Amino acid sequence: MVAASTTPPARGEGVADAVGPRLRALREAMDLSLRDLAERSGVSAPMLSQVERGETSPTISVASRIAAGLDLSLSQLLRLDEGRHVVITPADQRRTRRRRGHVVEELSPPLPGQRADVSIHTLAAGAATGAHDDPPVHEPGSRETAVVLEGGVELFIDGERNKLGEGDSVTFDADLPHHFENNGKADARLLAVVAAGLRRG
Amino acid sequence: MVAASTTPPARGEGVADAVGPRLRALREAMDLSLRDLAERSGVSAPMLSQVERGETSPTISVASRIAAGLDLSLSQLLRLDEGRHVVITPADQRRTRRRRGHVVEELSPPLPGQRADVSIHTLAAGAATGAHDDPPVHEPGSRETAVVLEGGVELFIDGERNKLGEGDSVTFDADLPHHFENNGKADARLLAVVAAGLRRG
DNA sequence: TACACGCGTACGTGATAACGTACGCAACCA
DNA sequence: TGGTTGCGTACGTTATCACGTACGCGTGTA
Repeated sequence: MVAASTTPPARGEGVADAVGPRLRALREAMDLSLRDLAERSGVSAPMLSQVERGETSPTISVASRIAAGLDLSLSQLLRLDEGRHVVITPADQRRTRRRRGHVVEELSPPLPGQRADVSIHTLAAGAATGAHDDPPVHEPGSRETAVVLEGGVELFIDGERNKLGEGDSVTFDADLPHHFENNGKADARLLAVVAAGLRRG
Repeated sequence: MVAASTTPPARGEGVADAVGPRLRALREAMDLSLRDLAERSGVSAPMLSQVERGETSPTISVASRIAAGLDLSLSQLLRLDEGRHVVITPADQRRTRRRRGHVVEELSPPLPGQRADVSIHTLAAGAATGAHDDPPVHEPGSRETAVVLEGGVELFIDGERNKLGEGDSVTFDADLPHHFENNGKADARLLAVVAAGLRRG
């Protein structure tokens, strides 16, 4: 990672700290008193006050009740304006995983403090002859796009076999069980994009 | 479109309950032990175990530390989704655009049924020597990830010049003014992912 | 003035989140 | 086979979350 502009890391804690002001803003925007929201959410008014002032960090359970009281989803409640980012990853500084004849490189780590409810992983994968990739089933709602840069591979999705030649691409829901096999004579190179959080409206 | 089906929606309080299995899936997907993640997140391994098994509801504070340990934002960690699709695009059936020394191919057409306000485009771009790409500034909240497959290019983001060599990748907010230039001697090939509709706060 | 009525917050109490330690269980080597 | 290493989890203690109650404050009404 070479450059990251304009916003501090905002690693972990910062999110929790900023929930308070945001909650207060949301509540006041809906013209609700603490007791109003307490009624709607099932969370006591003093507790709401403490959360708003950043005196305590609510549990996920309480936070989602608060969100429900505001007619928001939990991630909507926790979403913060997280600014702009530029992250450059040189080829030799990539995070690399090795797995049974495969070399998998993470091209685009999630941006720190990323603002959206969508995350995108871009991966380069080298598949040696005979390699059998057995990746984890990605989180529900994930979508994966893969491009065959060199060689050919077979992609098994939910038991179904799909042949992919050089240059072919495929897009599929990555929460299905799937894996790549390279049964050809030459090594293959893939590029994959995993996009998570594509919730259906 | 090869397959399509759906799973029941998960709304309201259920979010908190389902964090456990989701956390476990994410941790195992990253091939981390409880102690590994404890180290990365600053949350104790037994606590992680309890959260994964749904025995306790973590505070927002702890949850965001966990998210940070997984290189995720908090809202990413807490998301639950549904749906499944598979689309295969052979190399010779791609939609292609030409623009001033560039060949741009759309690798992944938007999937039907996908959330209306989010679109993800995966593009392969060939940049001839001297090419100067001048793409539109994407809509606010867009994010772009580009990978240099061959050659080298220069990426100008908001007036700032970034040199990218073969294999380098970059992720940036695409609502900033930006363009690619290929001032090298050889042609270059890029792969870009543009995620639009990542609405801010 | 006096007396409601609404607001947000300090206080004291149980409940429980979160910690450090330690256990039982496999896999791997000497 | 005994020692080591790593895994996930049960245990007991401490920190703190979350509750109900009660207080001080400002505003409007009599």
